[in-house]
Amino acid sequence: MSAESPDDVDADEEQKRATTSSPYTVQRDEGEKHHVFWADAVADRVEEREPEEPIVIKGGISPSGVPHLGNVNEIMRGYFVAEVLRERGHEVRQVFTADDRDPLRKLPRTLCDLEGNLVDLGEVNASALGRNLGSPYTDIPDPFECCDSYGDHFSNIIQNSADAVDVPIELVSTTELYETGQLEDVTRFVLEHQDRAREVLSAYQDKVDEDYVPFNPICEECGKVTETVTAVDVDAGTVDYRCTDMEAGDQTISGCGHEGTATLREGKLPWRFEWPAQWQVLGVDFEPFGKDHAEGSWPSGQDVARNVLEIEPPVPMVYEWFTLDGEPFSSSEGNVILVSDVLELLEPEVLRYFFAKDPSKARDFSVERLDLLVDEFDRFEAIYFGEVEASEDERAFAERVYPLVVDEPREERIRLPYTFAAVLGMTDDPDLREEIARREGHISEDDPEWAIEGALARVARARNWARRTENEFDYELKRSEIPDHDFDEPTEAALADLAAFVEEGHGPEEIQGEIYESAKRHDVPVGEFFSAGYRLFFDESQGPKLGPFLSNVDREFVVDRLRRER
RNA sequence: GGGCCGGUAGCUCAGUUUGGCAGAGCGUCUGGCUUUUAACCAGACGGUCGCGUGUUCAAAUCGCGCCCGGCCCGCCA
Repeated sequence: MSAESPDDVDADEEQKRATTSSPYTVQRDEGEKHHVFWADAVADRVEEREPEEPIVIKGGISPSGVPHLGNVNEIMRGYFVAEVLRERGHEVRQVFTADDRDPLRKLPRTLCDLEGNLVDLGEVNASALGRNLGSPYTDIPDPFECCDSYGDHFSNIIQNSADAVDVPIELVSTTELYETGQLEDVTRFVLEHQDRAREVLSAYQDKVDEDYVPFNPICEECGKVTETVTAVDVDAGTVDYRCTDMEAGDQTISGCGHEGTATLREGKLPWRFEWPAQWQVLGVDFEPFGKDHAEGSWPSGQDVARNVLEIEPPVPMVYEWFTLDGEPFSSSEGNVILVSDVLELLEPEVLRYFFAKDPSKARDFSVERLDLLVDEFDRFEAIYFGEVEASEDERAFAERVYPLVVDEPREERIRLPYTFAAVLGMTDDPDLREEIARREGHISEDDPEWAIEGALARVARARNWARRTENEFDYELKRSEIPDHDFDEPTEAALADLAAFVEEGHGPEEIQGEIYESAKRHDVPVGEFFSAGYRLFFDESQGPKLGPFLSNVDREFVVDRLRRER
């Protein structure tokens, strides 16, 4: 480098630019056909590679702990590209690596069971985990004792998440790729070309020196992934190692000092090599990844692929991270939500829609304002069916993307507005929910049964949302038992008036009016009288618009309750 | 400090690749409905498109400089 003239440097730069693909610009490829959907632009790029069938799309994460909604990017982003390519007549495999030979580097403060319930580290056998710091996830016993290993436990949850959003993935265990020898040839190749490997990687990592060996054996004595290789015998397919201390963040995981020999199946490649090795072994044509990889492992990864492994790296795509209610995901801070949690709050298609949006934009997944997202989806859907006015852009996006977001577009479906569904959730009587929805005109006589069922399923979800956020819809009609109350005489008299009025049979607005009238008649401040009503029906001082609500609940109960008789 | 991505109405977001009147939903306000109580309908209000500058007949869109937020530039993944 030092002997080169400036011209040569420029030529080098030129060369590098020509062969280096930016993972950012894929969504809007200059000079190419403009697409309304980013996955179409990515699919163009994949097709340009003239890939062999089946086309392989990969994602992957380290099953290190609670797999939260952010990890779903790895699944859904790839899925949309896979679907677009399938539409175009290609055979596509979507594989997903659980990078489960990675060592446990620090104790997670929070874990979760297979149902997705968060569990504090203190509630499981933490010391057993502590002893396994530095060991591959697949060699650590499952703290919940329900799966074969720690790695399997969290891999299972990832698989469940993919199932829940109805994305077919082939989950591949990286440990298995090593153990079955599928990564053995590429591992040997890397060790055979250690000099090249060092040279390439040293451009990205300062620590890579003469002694660096791109292989980390697992200590046969203590089971930890070690970093000190003392000799390599490529022909025999073994390395000698000494089990030394490993730096992990701010702490040190101590090695046992054992000296031994490991085969190429008994260890792992460092990530910067493992990733490109996976591309080669699995034949990966496209892989999305988070922005943390964009300036680190992606540049080195494509360099390793081309100049060490001599393969063409996959089409890349960066996705922005999103936040949860404005804060970064953090299981230790409790700011975490799992796919299973989200699906208790909204339909899978709404979640799929969220991931169909532009990956280059950082977004907030706001549970507090989940109604906005659901409204947005409902509108998106209505635009697809031509039910509402929309701009050209919105229409084009909906027409292209909606069929990829829902399984089976059905025009007769019914969507209750999310906040209205939350109001219906104030009663747990399914018949009453349906009746109110009918009266309010959301369900009509000739609607098919499946559509009604689907509509009312949202009520349960909106109810969960109200309960989880404790928002203004979090009221529960106290039907079985009358709440404690203490009213003065004028209030009781006004309630008696109101009961008599309701008994006569009146509409929602009339009842609303009578609430004012009866309060005035007995000199009860209107606000206080409303509070009395909310106390009787919800055991709260506030609540939904009372007249319409009461008019929709069965009359006998309302009258009896106003008279404090049940 | 260097590289990269993002910044559009109170909130959530389209629009930027290909320059052509600044958009939607939600919220707010007003009215529909005599009098604070949240579901429905109609209307209105709401913007230095992060800031500055250049190019252009014309800039949210293109160039340059800057500000703010995030990621990377140690290790690990």
